[in-house]
Amino acid sequence: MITSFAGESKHFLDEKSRLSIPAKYRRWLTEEDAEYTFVVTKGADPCLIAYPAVEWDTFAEKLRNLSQFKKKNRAFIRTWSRNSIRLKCDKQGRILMPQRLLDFANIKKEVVIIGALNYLELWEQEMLKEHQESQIPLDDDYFEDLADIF
Amino acid sequence: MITSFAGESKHFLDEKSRLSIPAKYRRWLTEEDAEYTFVVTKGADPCLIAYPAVEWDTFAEKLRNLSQFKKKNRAFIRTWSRNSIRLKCDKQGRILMPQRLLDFANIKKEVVIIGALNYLELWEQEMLKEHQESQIPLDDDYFEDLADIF
DNA sequence: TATTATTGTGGGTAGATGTGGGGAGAAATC
DNA sequence: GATTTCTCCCCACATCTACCCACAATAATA
Repeated sequence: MITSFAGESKHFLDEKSRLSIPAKYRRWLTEEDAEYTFVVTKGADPCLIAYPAVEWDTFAEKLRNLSQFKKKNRAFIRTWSRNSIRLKCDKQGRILMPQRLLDFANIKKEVVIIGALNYLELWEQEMLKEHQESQIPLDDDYFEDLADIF
Repeated sequence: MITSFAGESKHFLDEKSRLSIPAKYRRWLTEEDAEYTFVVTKGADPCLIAYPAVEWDTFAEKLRNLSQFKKKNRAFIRTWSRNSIRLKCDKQGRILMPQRLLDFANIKKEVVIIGALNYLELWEQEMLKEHQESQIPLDDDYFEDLADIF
């Protein structure tokens, strides 16, 4: 069983657009992926998602089962793939963030890194705040549904 | 089966924000988790909750199965995990408390540690007192409902 | 009560971690 | 092929973490 990511911390992009991945998350990678590689992609919410490469590969494997004969499937796979990029940490544990992705999440210098189970979310602080505030609170129905699972 | 936590005791944060976990609770950890690791998170009440890491991991493992294509699932996972942090006891049995969490529970120096079944509650003394006083007393209806379970 | 063992608290310090920047080599462009 | 841009190594260093040791406080035992 892989230990789940948890926690939140604030980091800074340096002049070269490098982002330091907290050591605790890097360490959890080593068990399954000695390469310290993440796949960073645009999130469904206005943030970036960094999957450990093995997690992303698992997901990609599932996507293969989508039929190529459906136009929407092709569109989804295309969008998903082109927005994903495989990034390896340098010897100091940093990844070099492409400008295109930074722009998407509106990230300038400050980055809030949230450990969310089997992936990391990268947020610009203000975007996160706005997103959380505009979020419709989870209602009783949601938790009723959850209760069916747990 | 893990022995349940029980009891209450008062401890102090030191200058380095370290909190000594009572030996009796630490001991109960060893059975299942030789790492002496807790996951500390914000409570529903204005206190902090410390789960033995194995307890938290079991729940986290279930959460992983929630589909990320549902916005509410993402929101729930985000809120759940950003407030949680994995903390390992040092060789003297202390954990280093992040300021962010201390602020949430209004903890300065004194901490009341309450052992509650499979988790610990960490309270600032005055907050606990206020909370208990403002608490609506448990009524007969509540116990009637409980009777359905026991 | 006296003695011993365990636990809780304080603080110094080596090593780990995060951040910045120079520069060699690779890759892209002209 | 020459020039520019980019990537990633290296080193530097400030900060943080978690070890170690010391010893006080408490509990357990004779």
